Amino acid sequence: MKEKKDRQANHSKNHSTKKTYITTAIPYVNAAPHIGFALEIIQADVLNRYYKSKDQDTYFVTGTDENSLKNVLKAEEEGISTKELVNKYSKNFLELKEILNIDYDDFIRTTEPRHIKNVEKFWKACEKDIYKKSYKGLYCVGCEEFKLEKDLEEGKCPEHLNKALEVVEEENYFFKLSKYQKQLKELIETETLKIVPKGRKNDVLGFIDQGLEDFSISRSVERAKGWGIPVPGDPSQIIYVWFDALVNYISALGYAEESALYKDFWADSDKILHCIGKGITRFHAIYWPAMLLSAGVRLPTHELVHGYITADGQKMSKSLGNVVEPKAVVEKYGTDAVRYFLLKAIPPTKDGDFNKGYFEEVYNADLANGLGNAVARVAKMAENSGFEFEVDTKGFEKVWEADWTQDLQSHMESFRLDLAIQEVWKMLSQLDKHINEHEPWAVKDEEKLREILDFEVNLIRRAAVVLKPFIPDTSRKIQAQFFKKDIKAQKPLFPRI
RNA sequence: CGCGGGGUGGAGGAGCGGUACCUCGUCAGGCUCAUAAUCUGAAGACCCCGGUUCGAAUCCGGGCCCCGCAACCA
Repeated sequence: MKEKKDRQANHSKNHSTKKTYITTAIPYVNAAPHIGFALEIIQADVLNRYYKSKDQDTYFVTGTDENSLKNVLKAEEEGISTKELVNKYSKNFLELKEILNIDYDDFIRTTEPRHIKNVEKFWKACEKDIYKKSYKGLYCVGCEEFKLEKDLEEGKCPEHLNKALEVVEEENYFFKLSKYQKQLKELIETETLKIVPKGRKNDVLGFIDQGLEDFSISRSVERAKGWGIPVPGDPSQIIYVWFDALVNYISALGYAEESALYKDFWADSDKILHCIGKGITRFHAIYWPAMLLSAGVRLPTHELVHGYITADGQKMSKSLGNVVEPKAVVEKYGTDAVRYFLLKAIPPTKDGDFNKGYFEEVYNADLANGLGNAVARVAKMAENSGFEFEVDTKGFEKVWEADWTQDLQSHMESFRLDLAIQEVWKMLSQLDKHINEHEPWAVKDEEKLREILDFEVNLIRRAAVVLKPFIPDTSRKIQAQFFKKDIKAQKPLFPRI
């Protein structure tokens, strides 16, 4: 808390620095963290660390979405209160910070009073576009949700064939999404709100062209089982979980009290980046911007949409029991190995596959034989030489102004984290080639050897510095080993498996 | 005619109008600083049928086959 106040004070003083705000989606807590969410939070973390390393002022927020009906059902299953359940399960997400080494600034839970206060203010700010309407539909008691005709099998819910559907009619609040159709289309077309990749942008535009309908933003207390944030002024209605959840992005900054943090990182921010998965693009590229337009709040600037990860080529699902959990994978292979795999082997905005064989292939090829081995061989030769290697810290302070980082940076600008990493491995490949061609072990001439080793040591130092956003712990280890005069061989960074 | 992504050497992926690239695997050779590592070289590929073009993996039309999504699911 104290730290946060310091940050606030710090931020408001420093107006010339570029401000960047980064968020992840906030997952439901009723299931264990998914490897797909690990991908998302790692992508966000890398971008955050990268911007920070360029001396930008950043703020990075993640959290959990806890007002879902699913939590009520799960709690009933476990025989505990919903409150107890969300407290218990949100810990699984909180601990990702350590497991994945995520450097976020705040973690927001939608059951926190500070969030609720923000949602209430935001709802009121949208009030001119909110109206009451009666909604009639087929309700499945088993799923606890309305079904559409086209989802039915012989007039019944495919998942609960033994239960008859009820015709339920109730009054809900609706949001005038239709009103913002034209404006949204223009904002997205002109990339005032930039959706990455292009394919996702086109999807959204196509959806808008089909015509936007107003959507329900509340449900009855009965249907919500009393769980969630009540509609201001109407305790018989609970705010629809998505309307509430999206507001987290500004409630974490203090929208309600118009804090300095909110001004810096939202109202006057240079860049607002939402990292999300493809399944929730519509909420972030259509509903959320429309809600912000209605409330008179500025819009985010970027939506970075990642794809989905399959397991052994199949969609991960609970029923198949093939869901990969980040915690288990990290326990087996280590944090940086998992970060590396997700960043390099999964294209940032496309679907990718996660399987043991592929993971271990990438691990051995890139981390053990590639980076780890290169570090080991240069360290050993440096040690054998008995030379002292001057540390030129100045040369590394302005690393992002150097020619050799330009390709990497342009890939970071287009969010191609995989290609950015590849640039580092190109350097390592040059290094291996350089060693084989110059055969330092056979060089008798001290001056010549000195020249060769200086070059090689420097390449390792460069790699270590630019790898920091991607695999921070490994970068730290290499820097500890190489940013000193007497470089000594050490244990392998990534033992072969 | 619901929407979208995709079919590239043995495997997994890039490329998306002009000598087809990367990783793993295979074969031959080199080196020994290194984690049986690393370097050099070799064999081997653009789903099918038409079309546009001087030229197509890349664009257009048709076909076959996979895989997602179809408003609340990372």
